[in-house]
Amino acid sequence: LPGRAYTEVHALVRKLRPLVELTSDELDALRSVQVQIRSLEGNTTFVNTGEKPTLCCLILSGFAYRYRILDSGRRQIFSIHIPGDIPDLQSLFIDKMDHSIGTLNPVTVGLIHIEAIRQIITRYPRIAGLLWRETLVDAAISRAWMARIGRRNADQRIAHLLCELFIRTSQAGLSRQGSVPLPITQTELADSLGLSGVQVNRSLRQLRTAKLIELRTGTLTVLDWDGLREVALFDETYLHIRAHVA
Amino acid sequence: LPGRAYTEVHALVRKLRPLVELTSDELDALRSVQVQIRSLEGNTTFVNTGEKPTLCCLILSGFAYRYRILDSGRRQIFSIHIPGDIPDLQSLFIDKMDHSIGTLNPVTVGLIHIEAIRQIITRYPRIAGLLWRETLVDAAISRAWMARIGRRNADQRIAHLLCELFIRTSQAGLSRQGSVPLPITQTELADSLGLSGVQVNRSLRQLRTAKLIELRTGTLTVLDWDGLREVALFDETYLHIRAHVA
DNA sequence: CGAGGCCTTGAACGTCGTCAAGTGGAGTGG
DNA sequence: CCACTCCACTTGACGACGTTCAAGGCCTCG
Repeated sequence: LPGRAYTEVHALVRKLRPLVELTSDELDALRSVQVQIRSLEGNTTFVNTGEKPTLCCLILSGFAYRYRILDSGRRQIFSIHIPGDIPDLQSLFIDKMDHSIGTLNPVTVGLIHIEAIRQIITRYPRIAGLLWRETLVDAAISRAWMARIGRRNADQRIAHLLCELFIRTSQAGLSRQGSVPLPITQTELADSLGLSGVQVNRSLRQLRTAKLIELRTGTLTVLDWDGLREVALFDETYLHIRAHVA
Repeated sequence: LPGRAYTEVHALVRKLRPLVELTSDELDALRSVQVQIRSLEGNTTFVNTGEKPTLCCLILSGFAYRYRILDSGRRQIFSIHIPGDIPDLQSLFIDKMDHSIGTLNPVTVGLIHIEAIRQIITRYPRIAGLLWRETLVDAAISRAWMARIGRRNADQRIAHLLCELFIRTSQAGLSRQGSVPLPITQTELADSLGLSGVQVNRSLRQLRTAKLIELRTGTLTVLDWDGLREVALFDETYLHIRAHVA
């Protein structure tokens, strides 16, 4: 696991900027943070349950996910992360990981020392607020995840998750003509949704034959957004998307 | 809905103190916050989806819960809150509620202006860190909630939730001889666990006849902690409990 | 050309949901 | 003090949705 290049935190700045107008002091502080770039293979766990991380990872490209293997041996996936996300920002204040983080496909991350972030948030309360907000939106997404698993049938669960991922990836600028990258297997979908792999397959077929979506070779194509949204009863309020400030 | 008494934020200070030694400046800041006490009846919603709150509530006594009614009409409960919790701390940085908050039984809350909290966290980064940490532990509990719903059968779900609530209420100093207050109906348990009320009833009977617990008149009694824990495959790491500093 | 993932599909089974009826306890009013 | 009401809890019967088991197909990569 190589990598040693130090660079600016462009991805992070690009994400925070629309929320608040950063002062030049704040920008300088963010840009002076040392970031170590690392390339990870697909289908690899790079943060383990029980660890006490000293680094945080900013996803620069690729998809990651948080999960935990229960004592029963079954896996639950808690969230899926796209470029611009910092899936383990919680390590700032919680020292022991209660879950693991892995990659869905090849991922490049920017590793940042937690201490460096701590210094910045101590000096720049507004940056602290922006990062805090990130963790709160993450929690809101978790609530939607719960409702999905708890109170929806198989078709609705899949449709709802696909709606969310389609919006989030589009928001991150990854969409092209109704298609977004989504390098996820049916087994991973199953472990996200509390279903069996077989059932995910059947429900996907439903959505496919209803001409709502296509999902092949790591790409999700939405053929009928309104139809998909209706199946899922999707309401994106919980994503707390703010219009980009010009 | 009366109430106008202003008082100190004892409950909050008591909770934060074990985590970090607060300076006298920090303590003074916390104690100077104006808190409006309000009494709420049981089974009442006091924060609604879609609102933009200007106040945060610190629970002083009683039990509250976060939930959302889905478009299908079904309810999903996301979390249960006990005295010392601030269930809507997210309002600090997220302006529109994506869920509602209600009471399980009569509750007294301390209402605090969000602006007041914002001023404190801007000036006192360590207090900001403590509150931030609260929201992160809340997120960790949400993840356990997901795994419960997604990858456990009915008996395990109930046992696991009861384990969590028993520990948390005990931690808050509410236990007496193996019993803790738990004023929750079977319907509310069902909406927490993604089950039907009938199934909750059956599974509770299982746990009762196995001599693991009793749950009557708002009180949970754990008769066989190890047995309950074993059914649930419970591991409390995710609660991130820190030993109290003397 | 062979191996290993991942996807696909069928059949049988089981857990849990739905429907329905009845019990019990607390609070209310005659 | 005793009906009466309301609500939570309880239990049985039945059916559905989703799981499990098993087998086969497809694609990619070595």
